[in-house]
Amino acid sequence: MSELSPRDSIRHGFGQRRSLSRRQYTIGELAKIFEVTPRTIRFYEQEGLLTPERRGRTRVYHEKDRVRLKLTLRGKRLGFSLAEIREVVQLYDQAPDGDERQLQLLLDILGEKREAMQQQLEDIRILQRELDEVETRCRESLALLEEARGKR
Amino acid sequence: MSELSPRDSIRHGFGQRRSLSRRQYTIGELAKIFEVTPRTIRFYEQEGLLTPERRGRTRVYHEKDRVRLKLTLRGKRLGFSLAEIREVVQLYDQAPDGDERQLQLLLDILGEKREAMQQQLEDIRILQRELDEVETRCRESLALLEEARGKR
DNA sequence: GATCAGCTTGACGTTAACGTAAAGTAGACC
DNA sequence: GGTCTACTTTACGTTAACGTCAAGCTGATC
Repeated sequence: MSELSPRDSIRHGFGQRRSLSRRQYTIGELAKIFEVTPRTIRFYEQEGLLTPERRGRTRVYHEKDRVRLKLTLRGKRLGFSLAEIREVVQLYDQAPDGDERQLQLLLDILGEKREAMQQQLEDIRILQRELDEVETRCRESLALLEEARGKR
Repeated sequence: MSELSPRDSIRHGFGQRRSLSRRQYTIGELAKIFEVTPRTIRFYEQEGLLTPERRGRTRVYHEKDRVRLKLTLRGKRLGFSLAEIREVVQLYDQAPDGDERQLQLLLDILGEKREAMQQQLEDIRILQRELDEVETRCRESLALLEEARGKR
Protein backbone atom coordinates (compact mmCIF):
# COMPACT_ATOMS: atom_id res chain seq x y z
CA MET A 1 0.00 0.00 0.00
CA SER A 2 2.91 2.32 -0.47
CA GLU A 3 1.43 4.15 -3.44
CA LEU A 4 4.56 3.89 -5.48
CA SER A 5 2.71 2.61 -8.48
CA PRO A 6 -0.11 4.69 -9.90
CA ARG A 7 -2.73 2.01 -9.35
CA ASP A 8 -5.82 3.83 -8.23
CA SER A 9 -7.95 1.09 -6.79
CA ILE A 10 -11.05 0.81 -8.93
CA ARG A 11 -12.21 -2.39 -7.32
CA HIS A 12 -15.91 -2.56 -6.67
CA GLY A 13 -17.75 -4.48 -4.04
CA PHE A 14 -20.24 -7.13 -5.11
CA GLY A 15 -22.95 -5.30 -6.93
CA GLN A 16 -22.18 -2.15 -5.02
CA ARG A 17 -22.02 1.00 -7.06
CA ARG A 18 -19.06 2.41 -5.20
CA SER A 19 -17.98 5.37 -7.33
CA LEU A 20 -14.36 6.37 -7.02
CA SER A 21 -15.30 9.87 -6.04
CA ARG A 22 -17.32 8.51 -3.11
CA ARG A 23 -14.39 6.73 -1.53
CA GLN A 24 -13.27 8.56 1.54
CA TYR A 25 -10.40 8.43 4.02
CA THR A 26 -9.53 9.44 7.54
CA ILE A 27 -6.33 11.30 8.11
CA GLY A 28 -4.73 8.18 9.54
CA GLU A 29 -5.62 6.08 6.53
CA LEU A 30 -4.19 8.62 4.15
CA ALA A 31 -1.08 8.88 6.27
CA LYS A 32 -0.51 5.13 6.12
CA ILE A 33 -1.11 4.94 2.40
CA PHE A 34 1.53 7.53 1.64
CA GLU A 35 3.81 6.72 4.56
CA VAL A 36 3.72 10.18 6.09
CA THR A 37 2.50 11.33 9.49
CA PRO A 38 -0.90 12.93 10.16
CA ARG A 39 1.02 15.97 11.26
CA THR A 40 2.41 16.33 7.76
CA ILE A 41 -1.03 16.15 6.24
CA ARG A 42 -2.41 18.76 8.61
CA PHE A 43 0.55 20.94 7.84
CA TYR A 44 -0.11 20.71 4.12
CA GLU A 45 -3.69 21.78 4.76
CA GLN A 46 -2.48 24.72 6.79
CA GLU A 47 -0.30 25.66 3.84
CA GLY A 48 -3.27 25.61 1.51
CA LEU A 49 -2.42 22.41 -0.32
CA LEU A 50 -5.37 20.37 0.92
CA THR A 51 -8.93 21.33 1.78
CA PRO A 52 -10.63 18.29 3.26
CA GLU A 53 -14.28 18.23 4.14
CA ARG A 54 -15.22 18.54 7.81
CA ARG A 55 -17.64 16.27 9.57
CA GLY A 56 -17.95 17.88 12.96
CA ARG A 57 -14.36 18.63 13.79
CA THR A 58 -12.81 15.66 12.09
CA ARG A 59 -11.42 15.81 8.60
CA VAL A 60 -12.79 13.68 5.80
CA TYR A 61 -10.66 13.19 2.72
CA HIS A 62 -11.88 12.29 -0.76
CA GLU A 63 -10.23 11.18 -3.96
CA LYS A 64 -9.49 14.75 -4.87
CA ASP A 65 -7.50 15.19 -1.71
CA ARG A 66 -5.67 11.93 -2.22
CA VAL A 67 -4.65 12.96 -5.71
CA ARG A 68 -3.47 16.31 -4.46
CA LEU A 69 -1.42 14.76 -1.73
CA LYS A 70 0.12 12.44 -4.23
CA LEU A 71 0.99 15.33 -6.51
CA THR A 72 2.42 17.23 -3.57
CA LEU A 73 4.68 14.39 -2.49
CA ARG A 74 5.84 13.91 -6.04
CA GLY A 75 6.75 17.56 -6.19
CA LYS A 76 8.65 17.24 -2.94
CA ARG A 77 10.64 14.31 -4.26
CA LEU A 78 11.65 16.56 -7.12
CA GLY A 79 12.90 19.18 -4.71
CA PHE A 80 10.13 21.74 -5.15
CA SER A 81 9.16 23.77 -2.12
CA LEU A 82 5.62 23.62 -0.78
CA ALA A 83 5.15 27.19 -1.93
CA GLU A 84 6.05 26.27 -5.50
CA ILE A 85 3.85 23.21 -5.39
CA ARG A 86 0.98 25.31 -4.13
CA GLU A 87 1.39 27.63 -7.09
CA VAL A 88 0.80 24.80 -9.50
CA VAL A 89 -1.72 22.85 -7.44
CA GLN A 90 -3.95 25.85 -6.88
CA LEU A 91 -3.90 26.75 -10.52
CA TYR A 92 -4.39 23.12 -11.39
CA ASP A 93 -8.11 23.23 -10.67
CA GLN A 94 -8.79 26.92 -10.56
CA ALA A 95 -7.55 27.46 -14.08
CA PRO A 96 -10.61 27.44 -16.32
CA ASP A 97 -12.34 30.42 -14.74
CA GLY A 98 -9.38 32.74 -14.47
CA ASP A 99 -9.21 35.94 -16.47
CA GLU A 100 -6.71 36.43 -19.26
CA ARG A 101 -3.99 37.90 -17.07
CA GLN A 102 -4.32 35.00 -14.64
CA LEU A 103 -4.11 32.47 -17.44
CA GLN A 104 -1.06 34.11 -18.92
CA LEU A 105 0.59 34.07 -15.53
CA LEU A 106 -0.18 30.39 -15.23
CA LEU A 107 1.45 29.70 -18.57
CA ASP A 108 4.54 31.56 -17.41
CA ILE A 109 4.78 29.50 -14.25
CA LEU A 110 4.29 26.31 -16.23
CA GLY A 111 7.14 27.40 -18.46
CA GLU A 112 9.40 27.90 -15.48
CA LYS A 113 8.60 24.51 -14.03
CA ARG A 114 9.19 22.95 -17.38
CA GLU A 115 12.63 24.51 -17.62
CA ALA A 116 13.48 23.40 -14.10
CA MET A 117 12.51 19.85 -14.97
CA GLN A 118 14.51 19.96 -18.17
CA GLN A 119 17.50 20.99 -16.11
CA GLN A 120 16.80 18.13 -13.74
CA LEU A 121 16.77 15.64 -16.56
CA GLU A 122 20.15 16.92 -17.66
CA ASP A 123 21.44 16.78 -14.09
CA ILE A 124 20.25 13.23 -13.70
CA ARG A 125 21.94 12.12 -16.90
CA ILE A 126 25.23 13.64 -15.81
CA LEU A 127 24.98 12.27 -12.29
CA GLN A 128 24.18 8.81 -13.57
CA ARG A 129 27.32 8.84 -15.70
CA GLU A 130 29.33 9.96 -12.71
CA LEU A 131 27.87 7.26 -10.51
CA ASP A 132 28.76 4.78 -13.22
CA GLU A 133 32.36 5.93 -13.10
CA VAL A 134 32.59 5.66 -9.35
CA GLU A 135 31.01 2.24 -9.45
CA THR A 136 33.43 1.06 -12.08
CA ARG A 137 36.44 2.21 -10.11
CA CYS A 138 34.93 0.66 -7.03
CA ARG A 139 34.47 -2.71 -8.69
CA GLU A 140 38.00 -2.58 -10.05
CA SER A 141 39.34 -2.04 -6.57
CA LEU A 142 37.31 -4.96 -5.31
CA ALA A 143 38.61 -7.17 -8.11
CA LEU A 144 42.17 -6.24 -7.21
CA LEU A 145 41.54 -7.17 -3.62
CA GLU A 146 40.09 -10.52 -4.70
CA GLU A 147 43.10 -11.23 -6.85
CA ALA A 148 45.54 -10.30 -4.11
CA ARG A 149 43.72 -12.65 -1.77
CA GLY A 150 43.94 -15.42 -4.33
CA LYS A 151 47.73 -15.18 -4.48
CA ARG A 152 48.15 -15.12 -0.77
CA MET B 1 29.64 32.74 -16.94
CA SER B 2 26.75 31.00 -15.30
CA GLU B 3 28.23 27.53 -15.63
CA LEU B 4 25.11 26.01 -17.03
CA SER B 5 26.97 24.36 -19.85
CA PRO B 6 29.85 22.06 -19.01
CA ARG B 7 32.38 24.13 -20.94
CA ASP B 8 35.55 23.96 -18.93
CA SER B 9 37.64 26.71 -20.37
CA ILE B 10 40.69 25.13 -21.93
CA ARG B 11 41.81 28.32 -23.62
CA HIS B 12 45.51 28.89 -23.46
CA GLY B 13 47.38 32.12 -23.44
CA PHE B 14 49.84 32.85 -26.22
CA GLY B 15 52.51 30.22 -25.85
CA GLN B 16 51.76 29.95 -22.16
CA ARG B 17 51.55 26.44 -20.82
CA ARG B 18 48.66 27.16 -18.53
CA SER B 19 47.62 23.71 -17.33
CA LEU B 20 44.03 23.29 -16.27
CA SER B 21 45.01 22.04 -12.88
CA ARG B 22 47.02 25.19 -12.24
CA ARG B 23 44.08 27.53 -12.67
CA GLN B 24 43.02 28.91 -9.32
CA TYR B 25 40.17 31.00 -7.93
CA THR B 26 39.35 33.24 -5.01
CA ILE B 27 36.18 32.59 -3.12
CA GLY B 28 34.57 35.59 -4.76
CA GLU B 29 35.37 34.40 -8.25
CA LEU B 30 33.97 30.97 -7.57
CA ALA B 31 30.88 32.53 -6.06
CA LYS B 32 30.26 34.63 -9.17
CA ILE B 33 30.81 31.73 -11.51
CA PHE B 34 28.19 29.59 -9.83
CA GLU B 35 25.94 32.42 -8.73
CA VAL B 36 26.09 31.64 -5.04
CA THR B 37 27.37 33.73 -2.13
CA PRO B 38 30.79 33.31 -0.51
CA ARG B 39 28.92 32.40 2.65
CA THR B 40 27.50 29.37 0.90
CA ILE B 41 30.94 28.24 -0.20
CA ARG B 42 32.38 28.63 3.28
CA PHE B 43 29.43 26.71 4.64
CA TYR B 44 30.05 23.85 2.25
CA GLU B 45 33.64 23.73 3.43
CA GLN B 46 32.49 23.64 7.02
CA GLU B 47 30.29 20.70 6.07
CA GLY B 48 33.24 18.84 4.63
CA LEU B 49 32.32 19.26 0.97
CA LEU B 50 35.27 21.45 0.00
CA THR B 51 38.86 21.57 1.24
CA PRO B 52 40.55 24.56 -0.40
CA GLU B 53 44.21 25.31 0.02
CA ARG B 54 45.19 28.08 2.41
CA ARG B 55 47.60 30.84 1.55
CA GLY B 56 48.00 32.65 4.82
CA ARG B 57 44.44 32.90 6.00
CA THR B 58 42.81 33.26 2.61
CA ARG B 59 41.36 30.33 0.73
CA VAL B 60 42.66 29.34 -2.68
CA TYR B 61 40.48 27.13 -4.85
CA HIS B 62 41.66 24.86 -7.65
CA GLU B 63 39.96 22.91 -10.39
CA LYS B 64 39.26 20.06 -8.05
CA ASP B 65 37.31 22.38 -5.78
CA ARG B 66 35.42 23.88 -8.68
CA VAL B 67 34.39 20.45 -9.88
CA ARG B 68 33.26 19.49 -6.41
CA LEU B 69 31.23 22.62 -6.02
CA LYS B 70 29.62 21.96 -9.37
CA LEU B 71 28.77 18.42 -8.33
CA THR B 72 27.40 19.69 -5.04
CA LEU B 73 25.11 22.22 -6.67
CA ARG B 74 23.90 19.63 -9.13
CA GLY B 75 23.04 17.38 -6.24
CA LYS B 76 21.15 20.21 -4.58
CA ARG B 77 19.12 20.86 -7.70
CA LEU B 78 18.11 17.21 -7.52
CA GLY B 79 16.91 17.64 -3.97
CA PHE B 80 19.69 15.78 -2.20
CA SER B 81 20.74 17.03 1.21
CA LEU B 82 24.27 18.19 1.81
CA ALA B 83 24.79 15.16 4.02
CA GLU B 84 23.83 12.83 1.18
CA ILE B 85 26.01 14.70 -1.26
CA ARG B 86 28.91 14.48 1.13
CA GLU B 87 28.50 10.71 1.29
CA VAL B 88 29.04 10.42 -2.42
CA VAL B 89 31.56 13.22 -2.84
CA GLN B 90 33.83 11.92 -0.11
CA LEU B 91 33.73 8.42 -1.52
CA TYR B 92 34.18 9.84 -4.97
CA ASP B 93 37.91 10.32 -4.53
CA GLN B 94 38.60 8.25 -1.47
CA ALA B 95 37.28 5.09 -3.07
CA PRO B 96 40.32 3.25 -4.49
CA ASP B 97 42.12 2.82 -1.18
CA GLY B 98 39.19 1.69 0.93
CA ASP B 99 39.01 -1.80 2.37
CA GLU B 100 36.50 -4.34 1.17
CA ARG B 101 33.81 -3.43 3.66
CA GLN B 102 34.13 0.23 2.75
CA LEU B 103 33.87 -0.52 -0.94
CA GLN B 104 30.81 -2.69 -0.43
CA LEU B 105 29.19 0.11 1.54
CA LEU B 106 29.95 2.50 -1.27
CA LEU B 107 28.27 0.19 -3.77
CA ASP B 108 25.21 0.05 -1.52
CA ILE B 109 25.00 3.82 -1.33
CA LEU B 110 25.42 4.10 -5.08
CA GLY B 111 22.55 1.64 -5.48
CA GLU B 112 20.34 3.77 -3.29
CA LYS B 113 21.13 6.94 -5.19
CA ARG B 114 20.48 5.15 -8.42
CA GLU B 115 17.05 4.05 -7.23
CA ALA B 116 16.23 7.55 -6.06
CA MET B 117 17.15 8.93 -9.46
CA GLN B 118 15.10 6.30 -11.22
CA GLN B 119 12.15 7.37 -9.12
CA GLN B 120 12.86 10.97 -10.06
CA LEU B 121 12.83 10.15 -13.74
CA GLU B 122 9.44 8.54 -13.29
CA ASP B 123 8.21 11.53 -11.29
CA ILE B 124 9.39 13.91 -13.94
CA ARG B 125 7.64 12.02 -16.72
CA ILE B 126 4.38 12.04 -14.79
CA LEU B 127 4.66 15.68 -13.83
CA GLN B 128 5.43 16.66 -17.40
CA ARG B 129 2.25 14.97 -18.57
CA GLU B 130 0.29 16.75 -15.88
CA LEU B 131 1.77 20.09 -16.80
CA ASP B 132 0.82 19.36 -20.38
CA GLU B 133 -2.77 18.82 -19.33
CA VAL B 134 -2.93 22.03 -17.37
CA GLU B 135 -1.38 23.94 -20.22
CA THR B 136 -3.85 22.52 -22.69
CA ARG B 137 -6.82 23.47 -20.55
CA CYS B 138 -5.27 26.84 -20.02
CA ARG B 139 -4.87 27.47 -23.73
CA GLU B 140 -8.42 26.35 -24.39
CA SER B 141 -9.70 28.86 -21.91
CA LEU B 142 -7.66 31.57 -23.56
CA ALA B 143 -9.02 30.59 -26.95
CA LEU B 144 -12.57 30.82 -25.64
CA LEU B 145 -11.90 34.27 -24.30
CA GLU B 146 -10.49 35.32 -27.65
CA GLU B 147 -13.53 34.02 -29.45
CA ALA B 148 -15.91 35.71 -27.06
CA ARG B 149 -14.09 38.97 -27.64
CA GLY B 150 -14.36 38.49 -31.40
CA LYS B 151 -18.13 38.25 -31.24
CA ARG B 152 -18.47 41.26 -29.03
C1' DG C 1 49.19 57.10 5.15
C1' DA C 2 44.43 56.91 4.35
C1' DT C 3 41.04 54.68 1.84
C1' DC C 4 39.02 50.87 -0.33
C1' DA C 5 37.84 46.30 -1.97
C1' DG C 6 37.94 41.72 -0.79
C1' DC C 7 39.15 38.45 2.37
C1' DT C 8 38.79 36.46 7.30
C1' DT C 9 36.35 34.52 11.80
C1' DG C 10 32.53 34.58 14.97
C1' DA C 11 28.07 34.77 16.30
C1' DC C 12 23.40 35.32 16.13
C1' DG C 13 19.04 35.39 13.00
C1' DT C 14 15.85 33.28 9.72
C1' DT C 15 12.96 30.19 6.98
C1' DA C 16 10.88 25.81 5.64
C1' DA C 17 9.07 21.66 7.00
C1' DC C 18 7.86 19.33 9.95
C1' DG C 19 8.36 16.72 15.23
C1' DT C 20 6.56 16.36 19.68
C1' DA C 21 4.13 16.92 23.83
C1' DA C 22 -0.14 18.40 26.27
C1' DA C 23 -4.85 18.47 26.90
C1' DG C 24 -9.26 17.74 25.26
C1' DT C 25 -13.18 15.22 22.45
C1' DA C 26 -15.99 11.51 20.21
C1' DG C 27 -17.29 7.03 18.97
C1' DA C 28 -16.70 1.77 19.74
C1' DC C 29 -16.57 -1.90 22.83
C1' DC C 30 -16.71 -4.49 27.27
C1' DG D 1 -19.79 3.89 32.89
C1' DG D 2 -14.98 3.14 32.06
C1' DT D 3 -11.44 2.31 28.80
C1' DC D 4 -9.35 2.45 24.38
C1' DT D 5 -8.34 4.32 19.96
C1' DA D 6 -8.16 7.79 16.80
C1' DC D 7 -9.09 12.15 16.10
C1' DT D 8 -8.69 17.40 17.41
C1' DT D 9 -6.19 22.13 18.58
C1' DT D 10 -2.39 24.72 20.57
C1' DA D 11 2.09 25.58 21.06
C1' DC D 12 6.74 25.14 21.54
C1' DG D 13 11.03 22.55 19.68
C1' DT D 14 14.19 21.10 15.97
C1' DT D 15 17.06 20.68 11.80
C1' DA D 16 19.11 22.14 7.46
C1' DA D 17 20.90 25.67 4.86
C1' DC D 18 22.14 29.41 4.65
C1' DG D 19 21.61 35.19 5.65
C1' DT D 20 23.29 38.99 8.08
C1' DC D 21 25.83 41.80 10.78
C1' DA D 22 30.26 42.99 13.34
C1' DA D 23 35.01 43.62 13.72
C1' DG D 24 39.37 42.92 12.04
C1' DC D 25 43.33 41.84 8.51
C1' DT D 26 45.76 42.71 3.95
C1' DG D 27 47.33 44.26 -0.35
C1' DA D 28 46.68 47.78 -4.00
C1' DT D 29 45.95 52.43 -5.17
C1' DC D 30 45.43 57.54 -4.69
